[in-house]
Amino acid sequence: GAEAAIQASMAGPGSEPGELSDSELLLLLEPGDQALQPGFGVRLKRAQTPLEKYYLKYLCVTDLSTQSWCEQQMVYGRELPQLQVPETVVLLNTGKSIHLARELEVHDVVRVHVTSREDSWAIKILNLLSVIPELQAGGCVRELPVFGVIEDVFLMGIIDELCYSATGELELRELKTRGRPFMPSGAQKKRDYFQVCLYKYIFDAMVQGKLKPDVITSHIQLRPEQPLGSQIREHAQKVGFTVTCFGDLLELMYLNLTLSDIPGIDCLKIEYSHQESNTLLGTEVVRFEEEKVREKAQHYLAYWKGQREVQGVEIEEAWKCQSCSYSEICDWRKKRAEGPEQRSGPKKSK
DNA sequence: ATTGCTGAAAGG
Repeated sequence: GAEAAIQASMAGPGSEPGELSDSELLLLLEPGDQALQPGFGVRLKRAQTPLEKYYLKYLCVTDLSTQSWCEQQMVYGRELPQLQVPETVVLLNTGKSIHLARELEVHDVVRVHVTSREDSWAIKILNLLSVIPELQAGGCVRELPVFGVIEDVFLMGIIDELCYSATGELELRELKTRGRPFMPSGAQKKRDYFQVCLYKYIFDAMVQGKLKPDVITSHIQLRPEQPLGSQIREHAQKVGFTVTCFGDLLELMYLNLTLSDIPGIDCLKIEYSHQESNTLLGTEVVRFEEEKVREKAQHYLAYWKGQREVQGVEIEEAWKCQSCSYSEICDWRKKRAEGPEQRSGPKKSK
C-alpha cells in the first residue's frame, strides 16, 4: 500500500538488498532514484510483472473471467491449486465431464503426438481450421479454440458452441452447469457475461483478419520455420492441408479465416442447467458492448502487466469469501480486518 | 539468462 511505498523510497545506502518485496523493488527503479547511479552498490533486479513471475506468454479467457469474480482468489488459485476444497473440486469435475460428453456428441477426440511447442500450437490451429467448413455447411461446432490480443496481451480461449440459428445468425452458446437447481447470482452472471463477451471480441477480430501470423509467433515466441512433426502433418493432411513447417499453417489459418467470409458473432447466449437433474434452468442473452468489454479487460490486464497491485473483493462482496478455499490465508482479508480503512472520498451520510 | 514453463474450463 501507500505506507510501504514511503518507507522503501527512504531506504538509503547500506540497506541490504535481497529482502525486498516486489513493490519495494519497483520503487528503487523510479527514474532519478540514486540507487540507479553506477557504483551505488545495490544490485538491481527489475521487478517482475505477474506475467513474468508465472512465466506466462499468454492468458486464458477464463483467467480474466475468474479474475472478475475475485482477483485475489484467482492469484491464490494459481499459487496453491492443491488447497481447493474437495466440494469445489467435485462440482468442477462434474461440470467438466458434462462438457466432455457434449463435445463427443459432435466429434471424436484423437491423441496426436507432438515434438515441439510449435506442434502443440499447430493442434489448436488445426482445430480452428477444421470448424470453418463445418460452419459453412450449417453445422454446429463445439470446443472451438480462439486467440487474439487485447492490450498487447495474447489471449486464448475455447468457445463452447457456435451455430447458425434458425434466423441465420451466428450464435455463441455457453453452457454453465450448476450444483443447485436455480439461476445464479448476479455476480456469477456478470462473470459469465464477461467470459462470452471476450470470446466474441477475440473471434470477431480473428475473422476480420486482425490476427496476422506474426502476432502469434511474436507473442508466443514460436518459430515459423520450425518443421512440424509427422503426426501433425498427417493430421493436417486429413483435414485437407499440406504443410511442412509451422509458418505454412499460420498462413493457411490467416487465409482461411479471412477468405471464408464467416461473419462476426451476432448473438451471445448462456444456458444454465442443473447438474443432477440435467434440466435447463434458464437462458441469458448477453448484450455486447465493445467499449465496456475493452475497459474491463484493460483493468484486469493492468494487474498482469504489473501496473497495479492485486485486489480482493470490495466489502460489499465479502460474502464471496464464505465459499472461497483461500479465505483463511487471504492477505486481502487480513489487510481489511486490520486497517482502519482510510477510504478515499467522503463517507456516505445516511 | 541468478536457469525453465503452459491442454482451457470446470462452479460458488
